[in-house]
Amino acid sequence: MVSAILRLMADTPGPAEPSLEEQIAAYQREFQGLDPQVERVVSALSRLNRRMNVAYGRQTAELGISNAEWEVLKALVLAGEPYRLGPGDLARRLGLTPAAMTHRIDRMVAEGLVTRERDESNRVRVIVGITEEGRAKWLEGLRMATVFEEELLQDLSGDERTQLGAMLTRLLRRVEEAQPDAGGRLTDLD
Amino acid sequence: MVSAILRLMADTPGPAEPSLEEQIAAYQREFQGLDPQVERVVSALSRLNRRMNVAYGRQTAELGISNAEWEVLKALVLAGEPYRLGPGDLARRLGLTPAAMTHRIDRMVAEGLVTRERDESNRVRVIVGITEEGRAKWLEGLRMATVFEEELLQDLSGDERTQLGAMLTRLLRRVEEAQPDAGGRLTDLD
DNA sequence: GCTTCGAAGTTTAGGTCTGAAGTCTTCAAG
DNA sequence: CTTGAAGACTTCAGACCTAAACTTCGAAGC
Repeated sequence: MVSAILRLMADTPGPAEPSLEEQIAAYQREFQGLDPQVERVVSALSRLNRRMNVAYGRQTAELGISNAEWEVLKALVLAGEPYRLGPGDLARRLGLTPAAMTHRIDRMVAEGLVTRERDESNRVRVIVGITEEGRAKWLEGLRMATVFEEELLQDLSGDERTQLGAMLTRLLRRVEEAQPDAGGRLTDLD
Repeated sequence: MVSAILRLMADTPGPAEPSLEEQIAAYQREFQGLDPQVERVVSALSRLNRRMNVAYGRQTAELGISNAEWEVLKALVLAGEPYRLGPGDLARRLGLTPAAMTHRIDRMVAEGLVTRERDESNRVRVIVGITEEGRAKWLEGLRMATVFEEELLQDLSGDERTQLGAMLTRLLRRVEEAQPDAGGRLTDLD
């Protein structure tokens, strides 16, 4: 209860986001029967993700592109040879609507990151390919990301990293079973 | 009449999102020198978060509100007595701009989830409070979330949950040090 | 060959967010 | 007083997304 007194006395400081532990304490106060163990895992996951996306956003901004655009480049590269996909396929991989994909491709073509052409053998289809510049920006973004990610995990030993990866994979498998439909209408990096 | 046969033939193996392991393999192929251990942790984190947000979104949709609105209710409840905050404070806690907060509060007032009044002692300030209905929806949303979260973690033993929480907390601390400024311009739950 | 259906993209209308430019209130100094 | 500066919120313009209507092409049935 010291904090209450201190807070009364130091009333002016800018009210920031509560810390993870403060938030868990508040949850306990407002809702008995909440497992703090579970809450810590879930809230930490969410906060971590927010911070990671902020970091990625700053990095891609240095390249003059957005996270969203980097995601498109990544999907094209990871698709492998010949590094071309249709808008519909891209939309499914990124978890957004075909309409959004159309707009995004518009912008990226204008910026010289990708190309758009009609499929000659089936003129309804469109093919999106990556340009040299797009590929270069993808690579540079990836380089920056790996530096950040290594820094993020630097406190964890090799064994711990393995354990963490295994546990997260288990959780992921469980939600994927519960959500067989391609869930993912949210902008996010991975 | 023919629909049964048509459905059997209509295989439509629509190209979906690559699995986590496929993605890691593709990364290795396109960029030597990437640590698969690190990549697995980071990608699993991101995918998990996406799935969790989809799940939360479905739950809040059942209540007739959005994730974003539920977040506001949560911030008000977790603030504690008297469950009132200014728009600026709310915006800082949720990680969005004051402009967005104004709009969000507009909608929520119209829906009867929160109240908005001017502070009599300082007429520049505005005070947002939670209504009975808002509080009820927060509680119901939390109940649904805890069921989902318990299900998500059901494969992990108590020890594993503790370990996982501890490791994630360590990662979080590290990014928070690297990003001392309140990072968080992204919609997300926690 | 024509017609109809379905698939792939695009267009349009509307919602929510950001960043920048107001508006209004308070406070301190002249 | 009154004037200027700072703070809190709102308004405005622009970006990007979703849902739904539309356009076009290709394929199957008659």
